[in-house]
Amino acid sequence: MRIGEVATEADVGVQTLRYYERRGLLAAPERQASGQRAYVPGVVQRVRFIKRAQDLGFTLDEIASLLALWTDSVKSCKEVEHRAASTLERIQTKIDDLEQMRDALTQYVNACQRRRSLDECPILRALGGTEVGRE
Amino acid sequence: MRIGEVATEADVGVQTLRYYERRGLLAAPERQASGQRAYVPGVVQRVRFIKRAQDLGFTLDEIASLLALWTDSVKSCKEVEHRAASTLERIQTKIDDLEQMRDALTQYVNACQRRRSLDECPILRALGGTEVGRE
DNA sequence: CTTGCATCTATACCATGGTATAGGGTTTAT
DNA sequence: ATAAACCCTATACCATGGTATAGATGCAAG
Repeated sequence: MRIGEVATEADVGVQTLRYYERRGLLAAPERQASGQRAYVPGVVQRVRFIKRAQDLGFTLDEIASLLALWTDSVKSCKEVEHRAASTLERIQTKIDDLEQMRDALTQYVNACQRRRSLDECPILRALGGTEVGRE
Repeated sequence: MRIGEVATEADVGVQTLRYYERRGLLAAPERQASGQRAYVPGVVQRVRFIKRAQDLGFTLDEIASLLALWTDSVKSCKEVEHRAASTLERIQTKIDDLEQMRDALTQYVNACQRRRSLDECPILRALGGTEVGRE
C-alpha cells in the first residue's frame, strides 16, 4: 500500500503518517526502488489504534510504549507484566471516572425531567473529589 | 480563598487558574479592594473536575460546554437533554474502548504467563478496528 | 510524451494548554 | 516599618501534535 491509501483507510493525513514514523510510533516501512514508502496493510489497524488511544487521553509517548510491549516483545514475562500493570491501573481509573461521569449526567437529565432542583451539579459532586486522597 | 490556596488544593499552578478564567472555564471571582481574587471554596472541586475530564481526553472547550450545562442552566429541559445526549454517547464509547483495551491487555499478560504465542497483538485486534464502520 | 496527481525531503507554521518573566502592588510576621 | 511571600497585568515562551509549503521526483492515462 502507498501512503495515500493508508492515510485514507486510517482516516488521517499523509503528513501524520510520516510524523508518526519520525516519532517512532510506526516502523519505517519498506521502500520501492523510487524511494516511495510501501506499507503492509496491518499498519492501518495500528494507526486506528493510535487515534482511539489518543481520544482516551493517552499521549503519543504513552501509546508508543504501550505498543512497544509486543513490538519489541522479546522481553521477559516479568517485565511485560510489570509494564502492563501500571497501564491497567490507569485504564481502570479512567473507566471508573467515566462511569461516574455518565451516571451523574444521566441523573442530572432525569432530575431535569422531573423538574427537581438543579442547584447542585451532580458531576462536580461525583468527579470533583472532595479531599486530597485517591491520587 | 486566595488564588495560591486554591491552586494548592486543586493541585494546579496559579497561572493555570487565571488561564481557565480567561478561557471561560471558571467564572471571574469577586475581588478584594486591593484587586486580589477572592474565591469561594467550591471552585476547587470544579478545577479538579476539569483536570480529570482532561485526562479522559476531553478538550477544554468540551469541558467548558459540559460545565455550562448547569452553570447557565436556565435552559429548557429539552435543550439540556439534547446537549447531554451526545456527550453521553461519547462517554459510553470511551468506556467501551477502555474496557476492550483493558481486557486485551489482561489477556496478553495471561498469555505471556502461559508462554503462549505472542505473535499477534490482542490490543490491535481489539481496538484497531478492521472495517470502516463504527464512526 | 506530457499533463496531472501522488510522492519525496526539509522547513515553516499553527492550535492547544499551559509556564515563565518583567515590572509592579499587597499582606504579614518580626 | 521592612523583608518575605504573595498577588496583579501583560507579554513571551514552551511542548505536543500536528498541518502547510516549497521544490524536486515518480507514475499513470490519454
